[in-house]
Amino acid sequence: MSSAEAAYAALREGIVSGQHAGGARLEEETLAAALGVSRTPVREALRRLHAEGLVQVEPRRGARVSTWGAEELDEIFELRALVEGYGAARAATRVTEAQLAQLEDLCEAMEEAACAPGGADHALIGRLNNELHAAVHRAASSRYVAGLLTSLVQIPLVVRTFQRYQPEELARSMGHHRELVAALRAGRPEWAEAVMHAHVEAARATLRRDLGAEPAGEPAAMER
Amino acid sequence: MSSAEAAYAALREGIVSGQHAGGARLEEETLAAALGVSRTPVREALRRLHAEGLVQVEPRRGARVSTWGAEELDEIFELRALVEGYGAARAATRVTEAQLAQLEDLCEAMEEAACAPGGADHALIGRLNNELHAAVHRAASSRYVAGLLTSLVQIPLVVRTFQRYQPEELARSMGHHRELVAALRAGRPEWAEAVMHAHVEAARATLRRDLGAEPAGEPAAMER
DNA sequence: CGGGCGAACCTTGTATACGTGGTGGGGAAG
DNA sequence: CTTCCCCACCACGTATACAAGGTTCGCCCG
Repeated sequence: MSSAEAAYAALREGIVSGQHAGGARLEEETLAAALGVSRTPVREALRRLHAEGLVQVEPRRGARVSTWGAEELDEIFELRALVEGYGAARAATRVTEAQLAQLEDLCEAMEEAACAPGGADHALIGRLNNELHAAVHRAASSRYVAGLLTSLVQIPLVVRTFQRYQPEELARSMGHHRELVAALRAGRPEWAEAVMHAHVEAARATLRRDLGAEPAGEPAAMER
Repeated sequence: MSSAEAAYAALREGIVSGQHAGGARLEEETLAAALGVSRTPVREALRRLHAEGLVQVEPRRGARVSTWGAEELDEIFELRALVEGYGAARAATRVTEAQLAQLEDLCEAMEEAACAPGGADHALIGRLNNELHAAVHRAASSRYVAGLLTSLVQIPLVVRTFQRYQPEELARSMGHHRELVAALRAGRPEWAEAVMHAHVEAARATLRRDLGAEPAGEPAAMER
C-alpha cells in the first residue's frame, strides 16, 4: 500500500472513530510526523477526504474535521434513501447467485454478533453492516452508486449508528437485511428499493431520537 | 487563484470540451509544462478530477481521461433525475424572492440565446443552463446536492447535450425551465420535482437517440 | 487602560530532487 | 524467424527545500 493510501486510511479511521473530533484542526506537519511520512502524501489524503466531505479545507488556513448539524443529517438520510434505494433496485436484476450466498453469510454473521453472550458486539455488527451494504452496491454493478454514497455514509455519527440501536431496533434491522436478500433473490426491484428505504428511514429515526434526547451527549457533532 | 485551482480549471475545461479525448493519457510532466507550473499542483488537480470521476488513475501507471458507455450514461441520467429532483423539491420550500428573480433572468437570457439570428448559440445556452441548475442547487441550500451532482453532470457528452437539441427539443427545455420556476414560486415540492424529472428524462432521450443513430459520430465516448 | 498596528513565527502552497516500479526495446537462444 | 529475458529509460511516488500568506503576540499610541 502506498504512503498516501495508508495516510488516507489512517486519517479516515481517526475521523470516523471520533479520535479526531469534529472541528479539530488537522495540521499537515503534525499528521506527517505521527504517520511517519512526509507532508506530500498527507496533503493528498487530506484533499481526498475533503472531496468526500469528511474534512473542510480553507486555502492557506488548513484543514478541519467536518461537523454536521441535525438538518444536514436529515439531508444525508434522505439522499441515502434515494441512492441506496436505487442501488438496491438495480441489484435486484443483476445480483448473482454467488453474491446472494455472500449476502446470506453476512446476515448470518450479523445475527450471530447480535446474539453474542454478554450483549451485542456493536463494532463487529457495524463492520459487517458496512460490508453488506457494500456487497449490495457491488451487485448493483454501477460505476456511480458506491462513489456517491461514500460522501453520505462515512460520517462519524452515521457509522456509529449501531451503537445506538436498542435490542428491538437491532432485530428490526436484521429483519430488513433478510428481507432485502429475499427481494434481491426474487428479482423484484420495487421490493428491494422499498425495503432499503425502510431500512434507511429506521436508522434515521433512531438517530433523530437520540440527538433529540441527548443533544449534549455527542460532542463530536452539532456545533460548528 | 492558486496554481492548483488554475490547473484544475484548465484540465477540467480541456476534458469537458473534448480537447482531451476520452482515454487520452494525462502525463503530469507534460501538463505541468503546458500550464507553466510544477507537477505538484497538477497532481492535485488530477486527483481532484479523479474524485469527480473525470479521470481514472492507476497507481504507478498514470491518469487517463475517463470514458463512458451507453449503459453508464443511462445510470447517470437516472441518478441525476433522483438527485436533481430532490434538490428541486427542497428548493421549492426554501427559494427566496431574489433567487426567483435571478432564475427568471436566466430563463430570459436562454430564450434570447435560443432565438438568436442565425441559429441558437449552443455554447451560451449550455453555460446559462449550467448556471440555472446551479442556482436551483443553491436555492436548495443543501450541503450535498451540488457536490453529488458534480460527478454526474460534468461529463463531456452531457455538457454538450444542448448541441444535440433540435429546435423543438430546445423549446421544450425552455418550457421546463419556466415551469420549474413557476413550481418553485408556488412553493410546491412535488411539482418542482416532477418537472425536474421530466427535464432530465428529456435530455436523456435526446442523448439516447443521438447515440443510437450515430454511434461512430462521437469518438470521445463509447469505447474503453 | 484599551485598541489598533506591526513584526516574528508558523503553516500552507509550490518547486525541485531523488528513489522506485513499470514499460518497451534489443539481444540472445531455440 | 520467433520468442523470451534482461536492461535501460521513463513516469510516478515521496521527500525536502523554498516562497508566501496568515496568525498571534507584543508594543505603541490614543
